[in-house]
Amino acid sequence: MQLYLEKLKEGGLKLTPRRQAIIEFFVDGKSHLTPEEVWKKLKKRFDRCGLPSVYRNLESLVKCGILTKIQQFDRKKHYGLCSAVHGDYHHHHITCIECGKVDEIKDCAIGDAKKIKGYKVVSHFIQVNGICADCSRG
Amino acid sequence: MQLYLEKLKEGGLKLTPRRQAIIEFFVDGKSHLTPEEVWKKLKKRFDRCGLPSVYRNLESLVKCGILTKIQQFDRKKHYGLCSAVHGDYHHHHITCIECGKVDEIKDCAIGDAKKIKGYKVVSHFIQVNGICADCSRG
DNA sequence: CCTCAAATAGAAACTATTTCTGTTTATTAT
DNA sequence: ATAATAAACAGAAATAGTTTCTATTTGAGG
Ligand SMILES: [Mn+2]
Ligand SMILES: [Mn+2]
Ligand SMILES: [Zn+2]
Ligand SMILES: [Zn+2]
Repeated sequence: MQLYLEKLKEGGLKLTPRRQAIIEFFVDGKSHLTPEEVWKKLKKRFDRCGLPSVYRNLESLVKCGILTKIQQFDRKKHYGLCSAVHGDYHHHHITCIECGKVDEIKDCAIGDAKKIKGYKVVSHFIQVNGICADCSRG
Repeated sequence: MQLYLEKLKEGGLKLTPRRQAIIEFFVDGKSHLTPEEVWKKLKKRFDRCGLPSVYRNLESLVKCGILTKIQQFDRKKHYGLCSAVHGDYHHHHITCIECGKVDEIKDCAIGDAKKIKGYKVVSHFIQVNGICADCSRG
């Protein structure tokens, strides 16, 4: 948690009880969560808490590098703990479609390619969906 | 257009005026479009036309292989002409963030990898955003 | 032509997200 | 400790994109 505190401070963000709880959800759960899922968990701990705050907090936590957005094919936003918090490196994610666990893919084919097919590459996105070893055994 | 007719028939879909127009938008425009953008163009040609039909048609055209979904980071759906219509092969897309043009990336790092990091790979998604040669020139 | 499944418009519902306003809270400086 | 200040917050309302529903129309095949 110390590490996250530093990241927050770096980003000029306060450590609030809600924020701390949100970070814990991701650290403990080891899976990605939607804003609504975070909200449901949060409501168990706090009498009053608003969904807009959850949205704001998740975005803040992405900005300061604690969380990462995970693009899925539904219309919801998904967030996961970005282990690049342990040192910043370029990576993408693989997600288990059964249990929602998120792992990292460290080698990326696009990598730091400056040009592809005559295009100046600005950004890229890779998402792999699969079934993790645990769920395969199950 | 003959090619598209065949694809439609294969998929058990009728050739309707609206469908034909939609295909033309993509063939002529050479860029990806959102349902709303398609709708706006369609309304210029047809007095009466409904947005739900546009959504339905775009999905139908994906199913029969004429269009492909292009995932962007906004909340809208994006569709583009899938040139794999000229023969089915695995590919992804690169999009120009200036003009919206879509090109194909034929070699894919994930390709037919069956396993990554212990995960049984089910699906994957790659999207590259850049600035095309034309737009780079200014 | 006739038939019938497929396609359609338009209205209404829905869902996820964002904006707004006034209040509360955590940090920092006294 | 206490005060000042900027950030975080709840709750209500608004928005945007998409989907569902129902009754009507249309195109393809016989
Ligand atoms: Mn990560
Ligand atoms: Mn394609
Ligand atoms: Zn799993
Ligand atoms: Zn371009």
